[in-house]
Amino acid sequence: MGTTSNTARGKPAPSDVAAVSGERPLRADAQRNRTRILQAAESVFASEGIEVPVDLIAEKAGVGVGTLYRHFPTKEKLCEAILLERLAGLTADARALADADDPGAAFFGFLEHVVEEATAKRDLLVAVMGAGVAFDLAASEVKEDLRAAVDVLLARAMAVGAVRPDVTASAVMGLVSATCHAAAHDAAPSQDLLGIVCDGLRRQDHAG
Amino acid sequence: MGTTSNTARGKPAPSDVAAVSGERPLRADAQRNRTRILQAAESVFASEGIEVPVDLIAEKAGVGVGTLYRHFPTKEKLCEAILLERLAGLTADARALADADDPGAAFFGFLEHVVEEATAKRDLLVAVMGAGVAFDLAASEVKEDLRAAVDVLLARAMAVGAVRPDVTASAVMGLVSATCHAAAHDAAPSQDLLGIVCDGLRRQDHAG
DNA sequence: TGACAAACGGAACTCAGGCTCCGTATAGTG
DNA sequence: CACTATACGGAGCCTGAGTTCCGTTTGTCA
Repeated sequence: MGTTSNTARGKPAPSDVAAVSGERPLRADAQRNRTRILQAAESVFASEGIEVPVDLIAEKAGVGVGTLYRHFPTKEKLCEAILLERLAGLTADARALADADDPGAAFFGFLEHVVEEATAKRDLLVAVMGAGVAFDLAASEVKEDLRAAVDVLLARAMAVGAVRPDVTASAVMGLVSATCHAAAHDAAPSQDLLGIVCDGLRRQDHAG
Repeated sequence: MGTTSNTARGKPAPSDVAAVSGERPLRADAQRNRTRILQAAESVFASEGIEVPVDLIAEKAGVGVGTLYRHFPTKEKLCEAILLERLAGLTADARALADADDPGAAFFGFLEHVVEEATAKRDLLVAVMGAGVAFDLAASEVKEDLRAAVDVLLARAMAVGAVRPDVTASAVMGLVSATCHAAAHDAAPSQDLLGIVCDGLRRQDHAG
């Protein structure tokens, strides 16, 4: 899913935004290092959690800590950068589905997509969607964008009766985040958990 | 709910177990301090999260750090003590419902109970049921007991068709834990989220 | 009440992890 | 090729949190 949106994501240039928004053009090696750091951080955070020492990230990226800190003045900023990127990606994916033929499929498909993403890259998404940490500051706007995009999918899915009428986008995001969280630990395969949650989200026409 | 089980929990003497299992009878003030520490820790952990410095707990308990560490040789051990107590309490609650008249109500009522408990005492339960941290060691046995107790409720609820037949106790625990987690952050009221999850757990006889 | 073991308090130690500083290396330019 | 601004590396500083130590206090028992 989300083919259209892939332009907004992917490995090619995770630092596009920063590079463009920055004033001067950044020396070639600096640009390269920045990218390396982002990729390393993403990978390490994903496999070890946000707790890992910054030194490890620098090492994995093949740069010194000094370099890392020149690009991202704070560990928190580094996390933020990655998170924002990822959230933006999801938002794009959601928007790409906004006028899909089957609103129900679009909605549930998106949820599945999110869970897949988050399962692959443990912690991160979960942390944000659950608003776990303190990135709320800068992330809030982006997060709000995502919520809005989800809201569109949700509204359309409701309109065709694919989703019960009494849920909010926040609740959906919370549940999805929760699913990832549970799956990330042990519990059960994320697909199973999500399946249950999705059934709960559908129009409830069960007897009692 | 769980009135019968209340004997196994409650404020009166959170340190009973340890006091009994210990060899010598513990001097009166020591016993009192131990209790104070446990209560303080429970309260502080609940409101601030497990991250709080040990000093804070000692302060809130009105004892020195030294005293705290004499009773619990490690912060981790302190957490464990609280968690074990709480899990044991939940297990007792679950067992008390094992022969309830209405298995479906018992099962869903229990889930609601867990969410209430966890919402009140943020983080803690969530951390364990999700197996979040590293308490797995000592907690695993108790956790397994809980799982087993939940399994009984689940099996009975399935038997009467109140719950779909393809869920595991682990999945249930994961979902409940995750729901608490999501509710603890922002998302939506825990009751709303749990409601959705529970609908997902019910026999799914919806059309498509 | 006196004596002693048990328990206390909290200053200080240890260690880990975030972050800074500055001497060195190098991309970019004429 | 030389020259300079830009960027790099990583030793080391600093803070904060967990834990220990030891002189003082206190419960307990005769």
